[in-house]
Amino acid sequence: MELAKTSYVILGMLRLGRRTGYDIKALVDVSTRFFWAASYGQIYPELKRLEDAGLIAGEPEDHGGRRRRAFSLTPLGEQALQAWIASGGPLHFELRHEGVLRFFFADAVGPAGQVDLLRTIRAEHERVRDELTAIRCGAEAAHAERGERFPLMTLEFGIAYQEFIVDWCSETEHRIAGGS
Amino acid sequence: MELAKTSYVILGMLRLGRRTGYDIKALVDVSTRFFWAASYGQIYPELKRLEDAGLIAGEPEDHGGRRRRAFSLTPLGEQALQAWIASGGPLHFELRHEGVLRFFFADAVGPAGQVDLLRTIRAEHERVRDELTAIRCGAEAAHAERGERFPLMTLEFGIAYQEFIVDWCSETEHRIAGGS
DNA sequence: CTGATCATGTAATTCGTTACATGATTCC
DNA sequence: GGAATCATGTAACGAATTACATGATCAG
Repeated sequence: MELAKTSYVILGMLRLGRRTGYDIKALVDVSTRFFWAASYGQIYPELKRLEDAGLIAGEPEDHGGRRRRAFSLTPLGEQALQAWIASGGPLHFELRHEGVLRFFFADAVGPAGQVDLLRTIRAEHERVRDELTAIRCGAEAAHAERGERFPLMTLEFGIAYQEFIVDWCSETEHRIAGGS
Repeated sequence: MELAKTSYVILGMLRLGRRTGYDIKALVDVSTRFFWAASYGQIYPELKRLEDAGLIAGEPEDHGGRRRRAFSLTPLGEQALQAWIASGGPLHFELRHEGVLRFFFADAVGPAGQVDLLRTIRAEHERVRDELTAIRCGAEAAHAERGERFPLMTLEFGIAYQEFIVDWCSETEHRIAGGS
């Protein structure tokens, strides 16, 4: 039984404790979103499938009088998660970057347009970098409290990744504006 | 009339001269593929749409007795391409990186599995880096012959991008293997 | 003559987002 | 009382890939 990659997002999020679909979506939006997004339209149907497959177990909860279904990993689910992380094989990698695409064709416009484009790209990555930096304190707290190291390391990678692109934009802006 | 991003790949590729759908696909596969992929299933229907919209013009050609339809940009198409490159506004950016996703959840496995994972990620990015490096001479030739600067600059960015991730993997491997 | 490449397309499927519908509860 | 948040889902749509079908020509 082959699982979609997004299933593992759910399994991974449940490993740390009981969560509802809503919780998972909220967690994704402040963590994996930057390299693996997921929407309600995927999460809820996927929860059903994972439950049918016996990888997670859901139980109705009473959370302040509010009805909800929280899920947790079964031993089978934990096993599937670990097997996926440790398994070799090709890793799905996909990038869609409209800024770089425009840049690739930027011979079609003048230097002013080229520099404008780079500034627009840079602004976007600065925004994401700042967004990630804002999340950092939360990740550090989670690290200190529960001992997870990898979410924080991943966040630091993400910040460095955004910074790398920002720096490349700056350098290239100067190169082009400098007439060489 | 809103065009899909992939339409601009076609417009951009046609800007340099007459091309068939087959040509465009081949060009994409050695250039924009790394940040904006496209398949026949998109290209051929899109060529039809762009022709209907008057942005490109297709004429039957006899290329060594082989029947084919080569397209070229109309003034309207050139205009649309330039407007897109220079227009500000948010740029579609999307990354799906299974390696980083696994890494995010790697607290679930032991140090051996963690280092294995990083090595797998690194190997993939080294492979892409080498693939891009192999393309370089072709891009340099195109630069020298036709004066296009941006495809080569984009390629150099791509190589640096892959290298950035490779370096991060190496560092992190050492950090983890070193027990800190 | 045979396999590789050139060349054009379509159909089925997968993956994912967006928008909508619904309703309870909590905070101000 | 009203807005924000919690909570669960589905339907419609869109974007893109994969696989398939077809056939010509070119290089060895």
